[in-house]
Amino acid sequence: MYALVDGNNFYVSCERVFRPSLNGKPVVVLSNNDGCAIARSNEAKALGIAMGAPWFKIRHLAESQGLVALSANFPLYGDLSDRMMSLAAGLGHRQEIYSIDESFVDLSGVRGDLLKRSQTIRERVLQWVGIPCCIGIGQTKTLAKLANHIAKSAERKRDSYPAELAQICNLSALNRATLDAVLAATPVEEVWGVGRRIAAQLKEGGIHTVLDLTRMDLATVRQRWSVVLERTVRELQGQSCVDLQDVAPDKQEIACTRSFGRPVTALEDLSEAVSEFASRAAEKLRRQEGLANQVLTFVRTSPFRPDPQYSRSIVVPLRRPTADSSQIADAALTGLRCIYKPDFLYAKAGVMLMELQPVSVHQSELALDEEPGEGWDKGRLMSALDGLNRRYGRGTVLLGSIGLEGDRRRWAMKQERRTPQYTTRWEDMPVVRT
DNA sequence: TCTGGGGTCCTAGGACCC
DNA sequence: TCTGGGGTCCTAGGACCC
Repeated sequence: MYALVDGNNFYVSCERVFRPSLNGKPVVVLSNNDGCAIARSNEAKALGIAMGAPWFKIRHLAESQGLVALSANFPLYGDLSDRMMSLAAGLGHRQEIYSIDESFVDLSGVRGDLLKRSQTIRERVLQWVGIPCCIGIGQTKTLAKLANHIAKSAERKRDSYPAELAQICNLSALNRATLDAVLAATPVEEVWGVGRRIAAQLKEGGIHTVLDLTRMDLATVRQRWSVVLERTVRELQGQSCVDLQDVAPDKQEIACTRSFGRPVTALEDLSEAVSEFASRAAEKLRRQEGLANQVLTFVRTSPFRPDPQYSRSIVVPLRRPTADSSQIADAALTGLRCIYKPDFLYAKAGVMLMELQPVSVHQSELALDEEPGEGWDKGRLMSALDGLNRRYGRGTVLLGSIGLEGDRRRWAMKQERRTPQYTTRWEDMPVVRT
């Protein structure tokens, strides 16, 4: 059993903590450069403002409807998020922080009345942090997400669902008939994992509601769509397929990208932006104690403008894995010079770090790089190898030739027999210089 | 004039190997 | 040289999430 705790209209609620006068008013929080709305109060939603609506299309509502627009203040939101998360964690034993405003809590082993416990947590978050939140409970993460959607809709829109499901909704506590009615009242695109494209395809096939989707034949889903959607349907049926991730895995890619406030043309200006992106990305990389092997740089014009379009990216390999800002910036700028073309009106650029690895692997490789001799002994080498292989799986790192030819051949033969799927092949092994 | 900034996972197809 | 099966690796692109 899982709970999903989700802050309502999160960025707007954060702003209201410090400006209570905004309560009851239509409010939006705008993205970088005040480009578009990334959070809306209920009142703003009621005005028909869509998620991602460009500011220039809705600014007239400021005068006619008293819409208040605020520039985003991400450090503030991060801080309030931390406080909300630590309170939400009290609901169970394990927590996965899924996004800035949402966390899953594993409810297994939790005794007592789940509804009452949830109410306590909800009130605590409201009183101590000032953020209103909704809690959804279900057999699986997908059902908890769905329950949360129902809890929010029941609170915001009268008559959408039974009023007693507002704010806190435990789907597993409903009887069959009520559950079916609720699922039948929910459009299929509200399901976690069903986006616009798949929703349209499902509807074409006569699948309109969550109840329809829940009753689909698994083999058909897999055949006509994918294993991903099949997993979603299983989860809707109560079979847990997506585990709680209570320790956040290291990122596989780290990006820093921005739209410009106004079009940019000169290589000089782009270079300035790109080196800034590169060093910010490198900072994030160092925070996760990682090293990058490749740097991707991209530039693009605005797809929304009638001007000539240009969009290109390039990957520059690094000579050796690094988290050094200046090396990463050099690579990013090398890439930029390759793809830059004059005269275009560039709207956006970015830097992504790819092929990331933990620092520890690199350090151990450096240890392997040492020449045999003073300070070097086979035991140390082996324990380094063992550590790596324990941590990353057998066969992650193997020895090259340092008078261990016999070992090497035996390993190679074993590798060939096993042809393991996810271990590094012999040819790719870091080899010790002799 | 003005349209976010991050991420993940899966699949298909081609190159290549035994 | 021909034939075929089976496998891996890489890349591009699609779809989704907040």
